[in-house]
Amino acid sequence: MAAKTRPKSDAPDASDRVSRIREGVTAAILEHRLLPGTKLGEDEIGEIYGASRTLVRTALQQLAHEGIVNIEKNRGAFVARPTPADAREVFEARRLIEPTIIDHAIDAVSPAWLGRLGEHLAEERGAELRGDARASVRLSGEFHKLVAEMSGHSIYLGFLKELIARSSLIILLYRRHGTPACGTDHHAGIVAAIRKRDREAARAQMLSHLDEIEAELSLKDPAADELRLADVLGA
Amino acid sequence: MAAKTRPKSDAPDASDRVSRIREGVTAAILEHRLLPGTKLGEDEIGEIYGASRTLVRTALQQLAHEGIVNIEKNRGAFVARPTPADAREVFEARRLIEPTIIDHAIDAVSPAWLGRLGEHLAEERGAELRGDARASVRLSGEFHKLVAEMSGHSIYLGFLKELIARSSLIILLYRRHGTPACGTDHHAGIVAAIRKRDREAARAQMLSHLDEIEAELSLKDPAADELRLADVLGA
DNA sequence: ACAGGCGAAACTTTATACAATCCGCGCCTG
DNA sequence: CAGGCGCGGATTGTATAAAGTTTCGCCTGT
Repeated sequence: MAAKTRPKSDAPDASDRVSRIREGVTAAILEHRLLPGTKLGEDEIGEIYGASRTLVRTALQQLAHEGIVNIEKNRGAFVARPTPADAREVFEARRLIEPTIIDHAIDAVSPAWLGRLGEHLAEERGAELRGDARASVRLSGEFHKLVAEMSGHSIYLGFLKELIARSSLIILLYRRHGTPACGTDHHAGIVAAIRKRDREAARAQMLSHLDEIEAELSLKDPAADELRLADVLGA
Repeated sequence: MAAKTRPKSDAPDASDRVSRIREGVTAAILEHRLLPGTKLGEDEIGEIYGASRTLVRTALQQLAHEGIVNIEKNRGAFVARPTPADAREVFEARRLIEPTIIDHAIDAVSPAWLGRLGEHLAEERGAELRGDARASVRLSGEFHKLVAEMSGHSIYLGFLKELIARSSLIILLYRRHGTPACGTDHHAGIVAAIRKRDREAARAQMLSHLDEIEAELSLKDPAADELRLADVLGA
């Protein structure tokens, strides 16, 4: 009777109110509707979702563990504000993990998966065409998660979810120019390589995709609006 | 016992009681005092640590997020029971991440770090010599965490903590023969390579170390015994 | 006028009480 | 005698209330 716990603990449990709160806030962050540093008051969120603070609190704790929310003792929860050092770490980790994920995904390639990938690309293009920046940002991240799901490697998937969420905050904070469509074309190229089962091409394209995203960031100084004294003073 | 311990005059780590519970349970799992499948009742743990269910619950939720505890709705929390598939995923992830961590650790090599590594090796040897299997298991995992701390890469450190904790459960469940001291000699070899700043040797030794650990596993179902919490957590 | 301190309000944190759910056991029934 | 039904105990999920901490405004003293 080794654990058959997989089907329950995963996403589809939408009846769970904690999950609904968590996913709602996560979506807001991933779509750049919630900016880094925003205070997430328990009463406030509870009011929105019609839940008591107890549930809101557990949701916020989960988000804190995922690294997209900071909980400061006796002060409350805030949308995380990754530092440039964090950003470099996140992208380094992605460059390490995602090529491996691609490799596993190619092992699992099937008409059904290719169909889902194609659908997703279409959604991305649609959002881009109608200029829906929020949907574009969200779908761009979901593409990477979709490939991770395809790989069937649940640990990599968990890690990547965390990295994607943080990447979204990082891009919001440090992107140089306006949104140059975080690479729908790149995604299409990656899918093409997956379809051809060309591992080397897929891995190379994923790497250059990540490099390009990171290259669009200016990781010199934290957000221009406010410098943290603690960083400057080395405390 | 809920002694009225004053928060102020107590030890510094007593300020966060949730952490104390989490670390206590984690240590018990890492030292193989808590077996997979063991039920972790909220009242039971709360009694042991003198905390109310609220705090116990948040600690258990954090542990669930780390993958070493399963929470089943309306049923309670149990020590996780990784499947053979989980085991393969964990070790694959470790083989991917740990060589990279070693690389970063070599960048950060310094007398202070070498001192800590040497100290740790001495502790491991001491535990092994006096036949303290529990301490050996714990220290063996902490060695890998120490290298990750040394790398200064906080994301890798977080990932690795999770992988180490799960590895401990996996080794307990699937190890073939008695404890062959999970490689204190290997650790010494890795430290030597780090000291010489020999990246290739360090990475190779880390890889073969992980391979050897995994080779000692037989990935079939274990026999689950049940254990009394109070005996094992004697706080 | 300004620095410093007192005090109230708002918030988080913790504890406790209540409701919902599940499991086990005994009884009834076919 | 076997199998299903229902009740009781126990445990978890949720909400609410009490306690502690921080923050901000106001007031006073220099």
